[in-house]
Amino acid sequence: MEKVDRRSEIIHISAKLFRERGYKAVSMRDIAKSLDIKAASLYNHIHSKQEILSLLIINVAEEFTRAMNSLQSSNETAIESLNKLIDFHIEITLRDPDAIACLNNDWMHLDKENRTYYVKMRDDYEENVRKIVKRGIDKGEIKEHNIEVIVFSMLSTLRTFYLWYGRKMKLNPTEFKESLTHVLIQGIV
Amino acid sequence: MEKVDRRSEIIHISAKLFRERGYKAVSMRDIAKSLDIKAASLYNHIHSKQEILSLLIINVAEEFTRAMNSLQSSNETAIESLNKLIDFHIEITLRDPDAIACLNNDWMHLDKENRTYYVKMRDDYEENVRKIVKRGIDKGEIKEHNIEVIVFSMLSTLRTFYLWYGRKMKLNPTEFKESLTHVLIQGIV
DNA sequence: TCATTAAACTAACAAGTGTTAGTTCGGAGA
DNA sequence: TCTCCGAACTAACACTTGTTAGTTTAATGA
Repeated sequence: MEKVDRRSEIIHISAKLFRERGYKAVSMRDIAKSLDIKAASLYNHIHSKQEILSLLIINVAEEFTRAMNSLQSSNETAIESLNKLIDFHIEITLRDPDAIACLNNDWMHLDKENRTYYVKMRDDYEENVRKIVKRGIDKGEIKEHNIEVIVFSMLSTLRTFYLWYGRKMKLNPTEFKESLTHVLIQGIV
Repeated sequence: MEKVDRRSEIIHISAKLFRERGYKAVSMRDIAKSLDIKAASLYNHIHSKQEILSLLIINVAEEFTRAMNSLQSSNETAIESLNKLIDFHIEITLRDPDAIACLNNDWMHLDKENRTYYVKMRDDYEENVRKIVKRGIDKGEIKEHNIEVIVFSMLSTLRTFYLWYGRKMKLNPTEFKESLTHVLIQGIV
C-alpha cells in the first residue's frame, strides 16, 4: 500500500544527501546506493543529476515567490505583512527543510538558465521585503534604521532556520513562531 | 617588492574559489589556473587540497574562539557582552569574508580529526552565547524569551553577514555596527 | 664560475564522475 | 498463454579528480 513512486523517492533521498554533503559531493552512485539500486537504474526515472537539483530548488523558490505575491495584494500594515512573512517561512521550512538547504547552498550549481531564473526570483523577493520595510518606516510603524540592515537580519534568520529547528529547539511551531516574531520585531530588551 | 609568498597566494585564491563554488566543485587544476601555473606545482607549497581547507577553516574558527574567550573573563553586563560579540563578528568578517564562507559551507568536508575539532569549537561557542543570554535574562536585562530563539536569530545574522556586506550595504563599518546592534537588540519597532 | 635549490614543468597513475547502450526479468493486460 | 513494458541490471564510455615521480630552469650564494 505504501506505493510512493520511485521518482519522488529519488528526489527526496537526493535532497537529504545534498543537504548533508552538498550537490557536488554526492554522486549518482551514492544516491543509488541509498535506494539499494545501481546508478544506471536512476535514469529510468530522471533525466540527469542536474534535473534533480533544479526540481528541488526551483520548486521551493517558486513556492516562496507565490507566498510573497499573495502578500502583496492585501493592504495591511507593514508589521502585519512581516508577521505573515515569518509565518510562511516557518511553514515552508517545516514542510521541506532539505530543499531549503539545497536552495541556500547549491543554487550556484544550477545550469545557466535555471540559475538566472532563480537569482531573478531571489532578487525580486528581497526587493519586496525591502518595500514592506520601507512602507513601515514611511508610515511610522518601524523605527528609522537602515533598511538594508533590517532586511538582512530578518532574512538571514529566516533562511537558516532549517539549521536550528529540531536541533536544540523544543518548541512546537506555534510557540516558536510567536517567540521568533517577538525577537525579530520587538527586539530582546 | 611585492613579495608575497606563493603559499599564501594559493590559500587566498583557494578561499575565493571555494567561496564562489564550494570546496568540492573547485579542482586543484582550477586553483592552479588562477595562478597561471600547473596543478602539480601547487604541491611545492602545500601538502594537499585538504590542508588548504583546514588552514582556512581552523584558523578562523580559532580566531572566533579566542575572541569569545577574551569576552568571558571580564565581568560586564550581558548587553555589553553582546555588543562586543557583534563587534568582533563584524571585524573578523571584514578581515576575511572568504574564510568565513568556507567555514559556513564546507566544514563538513574537513577530515575526521579537524571536523571533530571544529564542531567542538562551534558547540562551545554557541554554548557561551547561550550563557551570556541566560545571564542577561536572570539579571533582568533581557526579556524572558526562549533563549534558543534569541541565540539562533543573533548568530544566523552574524554568520551570514559576509553575504551582505558590500552587496547592497553602503554604510561604513562603524555606522553599520551601530545599526545592526540596534536592530538585533532593540528590535525594529 | 660552479654548485645548490626553490619552484616550475611534463607525464602518468588509479580512482571516481555522469551518462549511455543493450540486456534481463517479472508482473499486468489481452 | 502470449505480449508488453517498466524497472532493474551489466558493461562500458570519455572525462575529471587528487596526487606522485622525475625533470628542467632560473636565480642565488660561495
